Amino acid sequence: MATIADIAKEAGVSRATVSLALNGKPGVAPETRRRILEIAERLNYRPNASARGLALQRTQTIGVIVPDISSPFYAELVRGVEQEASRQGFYLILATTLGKSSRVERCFQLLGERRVDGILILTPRGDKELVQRIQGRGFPLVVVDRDIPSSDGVVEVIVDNFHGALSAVNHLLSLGRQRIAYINSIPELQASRDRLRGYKVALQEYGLELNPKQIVTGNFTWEGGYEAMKELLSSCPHVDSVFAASDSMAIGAIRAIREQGLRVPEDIAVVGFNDVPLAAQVDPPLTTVRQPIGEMGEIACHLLIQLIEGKVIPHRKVILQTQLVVRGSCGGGDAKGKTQSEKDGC
Amino acid sequence: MATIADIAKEAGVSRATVSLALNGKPGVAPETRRRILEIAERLNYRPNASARGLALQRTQTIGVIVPDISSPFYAELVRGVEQEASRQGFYLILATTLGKSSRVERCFQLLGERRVDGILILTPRGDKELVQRIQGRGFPLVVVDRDIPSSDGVVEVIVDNFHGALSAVNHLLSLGRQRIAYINSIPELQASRDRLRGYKVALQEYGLELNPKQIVTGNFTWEGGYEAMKELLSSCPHVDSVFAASDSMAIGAIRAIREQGLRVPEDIAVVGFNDVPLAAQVDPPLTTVRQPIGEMGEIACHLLIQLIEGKVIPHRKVILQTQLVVRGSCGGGDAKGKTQSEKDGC
DNA sequence: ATATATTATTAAACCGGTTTAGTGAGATTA
DNA sequence: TAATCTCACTAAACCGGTTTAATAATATAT
Repeated sequence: MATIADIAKEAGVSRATVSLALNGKPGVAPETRRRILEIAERLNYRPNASARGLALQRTQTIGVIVPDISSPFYAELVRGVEQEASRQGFYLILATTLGKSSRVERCFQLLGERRVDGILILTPRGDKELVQRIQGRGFPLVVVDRDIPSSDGVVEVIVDNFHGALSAVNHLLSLGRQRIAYINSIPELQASRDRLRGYKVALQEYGLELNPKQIVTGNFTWEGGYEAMKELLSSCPHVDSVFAASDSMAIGAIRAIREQGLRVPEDIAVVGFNDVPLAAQVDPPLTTVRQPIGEMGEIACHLLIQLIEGKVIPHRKVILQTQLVVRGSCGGGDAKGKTQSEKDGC
Repeated sequence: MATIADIAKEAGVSRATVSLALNGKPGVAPETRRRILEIAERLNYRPNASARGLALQRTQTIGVIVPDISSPFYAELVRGVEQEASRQGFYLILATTLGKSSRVERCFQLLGERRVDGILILTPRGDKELVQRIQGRGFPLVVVDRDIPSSDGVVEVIVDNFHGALSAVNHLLSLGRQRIAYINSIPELQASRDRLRGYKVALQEYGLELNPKQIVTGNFTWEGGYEAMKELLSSCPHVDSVFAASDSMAIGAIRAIREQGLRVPEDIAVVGFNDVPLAAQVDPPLTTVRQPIGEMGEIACHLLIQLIEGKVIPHRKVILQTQLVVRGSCGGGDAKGKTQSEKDGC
């Protein structure tokens, strides 16, 4: 593989001149520059990243800490990150924690060994300690989808769960539904609390009284939604709609509703959260709140690169808005599903 | 950040001695070694990866070329790769092609700049040229899930699609189904052709005649399966079961079957391929052929590291077996779905 | 014609590791 | 006692880039 020395010899100049020429810096005669570029091209020269990293103390690499790359949410997030990174000539190094703190230690190697110029943490957990340790060194850092409210000036990108939930419940209200239940997920997550708050505020603003029995807790899983819905149907048989804090739970809920011989959306309308790919395919297609996951990744990556390059970040906290995706599962009189089958619901 | 020089000064020895001590090499007095290690620990020393990479011409990094990280299949594959890489102290650098050949150029930088010690290509396309260019340089390379049959001695890891399909169709036969249709996916893919071959051979071995009208082509999508099934139902109304080359298509097919007022599995049994997460959640739960995706990634990564370390690879072609996962969608007399609802099917 | 500014180029140091050949002291052998 | 062998350690080169200060050559100003 050709090095700068090879080019220098071939062109009859010094290594310094070659370096200047290749990097487009001033101080090289046009003719010399042309010749060097041509030789580099001919030799198929590629700068050695290790050497450059050593000299520049900069690797053009971003460390991405992610709990589990195989989950659809994080996969999509990483996709967005990769897209932006690639656009700006950065590479990604992956480190998955799998929720184990032992693995977190490995993430430290990422910056300890200075392989990376900055760190992107994608995490639903606070990981307070990790964040502080990195930040303590003045290391460029952006946190995505962190559940704890930050008071520490960490740059973060999050989704507006509150307004997302608000819009979902408002939609149900606009369809004339009034007895709206809520299936909460793990209350420890800030995201869950925000969604719950959105639910409450929507009802309040509409002048409805809150019925505590209409709020049940599942977990994030399919089964959680199924069980929660069964519980709901027995304790509050009159509910006419349900808002679930995740699509999986919403789908579980639909199953429970059907088992009771009730129809979706005619008897009970259902709204989910997340807009996972599955949401469009179930029967009936699920109305849900879409999070701009990929965009979140892109923005986070963009911010991080700004930090790395020493630029000033205007907003240290970016809050992205959700989007209500109306499908068949909560069509009132005017289901907006595309096909006849989707409109029918089962 | 502490360097070797810092440790050397502190310990009153040369940099060479420190390097030897830290790497566990002979030629350092026990007492000296102990002292050096202790100082390194105290200074929280981490070797600079760029410097080491430059000196050793080895980065402990693997380049992963993947079409799209956000697809569940590749996400799971990368998960497996990451797991093994991490276990062996390697890092992953991601490069996504998005199917664009322009992006492939970027992948070349990965090895051109010697950022990586080896390359892992996860691809459903042949990418013949790419593979040859890399291999031509004697660069460590492993190809996963490549669809073209390799005659070129490339190390590859693939799944036995033929036997997978065989087992699926045999299962249907064992349940007494005889009019088995096949929904093929893109015939350009070797995987599709292998699955089709498995279908044909299974019928043949059972002594059944092949009915060309029972073979239709969808694509890999939900809609493809839906349309294909509608076509099938009109041209061969007597089919009692269908094997789809992907879960998505199988799910689309189920929808089409239901719309005709038929039941799954009573009237028509359905088997899919892949075992995507969704498969277990649809109604009825889908019987399908599971590919060991994560394992495939692990093995591929393991092989690559062997190559990197100059070891001899016993098998240049690893073929992994699939596993039939029996769920409700093709229960004959003995559906094995777990819940009552799953057994009922709708 | 001389002083000065500008431009093109380079030598050499540096980044932080690894590695090789060599040095000197102490132990072992003849 | 002298010759030889070990052992612990180090000087210095090297990996392949970047950068700075210095130099030489040329152009411009006085």
